Amino acid sequence: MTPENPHYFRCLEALKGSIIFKDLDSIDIQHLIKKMTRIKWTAGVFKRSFEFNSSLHVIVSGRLKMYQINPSTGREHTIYILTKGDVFDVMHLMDNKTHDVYWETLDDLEILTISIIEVNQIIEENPKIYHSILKYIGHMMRMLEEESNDICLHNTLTRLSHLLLKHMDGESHQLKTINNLPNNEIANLIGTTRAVVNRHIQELKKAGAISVKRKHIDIENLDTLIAIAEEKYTNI
Amino acid sequence: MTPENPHYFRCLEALKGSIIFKDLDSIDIQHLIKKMTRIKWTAGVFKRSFEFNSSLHVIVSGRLKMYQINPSTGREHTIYILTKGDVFDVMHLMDNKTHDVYWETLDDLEILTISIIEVNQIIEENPKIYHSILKYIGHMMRMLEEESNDICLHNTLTRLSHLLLKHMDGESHQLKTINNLPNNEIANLIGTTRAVVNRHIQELKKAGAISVKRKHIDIENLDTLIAIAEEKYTNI
DNA sequence: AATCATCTGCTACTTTAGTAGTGGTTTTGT
DNA sequence: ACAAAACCACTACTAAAGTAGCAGATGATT
Repeated sequence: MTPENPHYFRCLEALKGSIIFKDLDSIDIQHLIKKMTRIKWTAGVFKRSFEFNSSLHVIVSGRLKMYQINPSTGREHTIYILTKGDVFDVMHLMDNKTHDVYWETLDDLEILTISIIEVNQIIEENPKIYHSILKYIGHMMRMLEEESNDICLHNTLTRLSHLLLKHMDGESHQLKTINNLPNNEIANLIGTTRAVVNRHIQELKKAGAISVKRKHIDIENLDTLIAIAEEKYTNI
Repeated sequence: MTPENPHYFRCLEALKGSIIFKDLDSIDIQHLIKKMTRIKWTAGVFKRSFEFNSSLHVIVSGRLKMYQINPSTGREHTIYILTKGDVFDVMHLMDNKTHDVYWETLDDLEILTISIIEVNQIIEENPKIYHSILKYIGHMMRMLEEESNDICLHNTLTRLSHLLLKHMDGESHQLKTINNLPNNEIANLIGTTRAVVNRHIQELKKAGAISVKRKHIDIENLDTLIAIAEEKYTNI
């Protein structure tokens, strides 16, 4: 992708905003973006990760769900929802082993692609980028660890509350990333089912913590929500 | 630690066997071990990770449980059981942020310690070590991802069977690492409670998949166990 | 404007997991 | 050798989560 491209600026900005690339020098980023290709995937598209083994992708806009399925029950577990600045599949980059997961676009997705070979070249030339890679992977790994702790140590209502708090914007108190998702997708994020999520949404509503419109949750009383998340709210 | 130390050879061998250091040149390993100090922690000792922020540790012998607690219920979740060649705390090395978890020694533990500052120096001098670090972290991250998928997608019996299979030695069919653990600790590994684990152990016994002595499980019929783990065994 | 597909809220029900407690065995420590 | 502690097997019970299904609301499509 060259500077003449009408999307160049937006793509550059996405790279500069990502944990993994933001510490690179401006010149190095421009060098990187030159080797990348812009691709669009439409919303609702399904992919298998191992078919994209030979390249690395950076999200410029839109959301991508990374998930796993239990083939005998059809149940799904969403591992991550990746957004602007996220890189995939980082697992394959780390140990070069097959990572068999499913991807599904939640919106129209705009990504920058680069071949793994070229990534490795760039890394070799700029070993300092390892530092940012570790930082990024640390971030992802903490999310995984937090999730498994959450599921093991807390019930579904607590987990739902944690999810809402985790995705709440600190200032506007609006939900980011997960707003606009149906109950079903929320369930996949916390390891339960649609009916259970809906049951708890009704409870949170009754407690006055949230209000709900179709595919939209507003946080009405943050203190209540926090109390529920910390298992200190008794009147539920 | 110097070559004169009576434990030198064993420590060297532990480093050479670890994913993270095994690709280093022999000279570099010797350089590394010189800056390390050998420490012993007795079995059953409890530690808080953030008190060891400034150093990195490599296990020479023994097992260390890394876990998290729900303060309001007292329930525990074992994140990893670290053994020979494992490095901790790798999370802090990655992003330099506090990682608040608990540690408990399951055996007498023998570790090599080195200050983070010196680690960073060594890494800077040998950027190729990043490659091994990524490989090691990838390995740990896959375990986390697998665990959270497991918990979300499968019931407790299936998870117990997965645990047994995962820790089974391919040749001897003996359990490694987790043998010698009480039901309680097994429960913490798969996100459930002692009573449930025991119930399922009785089921696996009845199905002929395993036999049990005190703190010791033997796999009697691997095919049965695999069938149960794959949710294809119906007569349970 | 009518149709279709998706999503929510709800009820009734089943299954699974978790809690509590107890007697008895094995191991550990003194 | 004995007492104490840890652990296992088991029962009975409770609570939580999951399943199934449906009516009505909503939004998208044609």
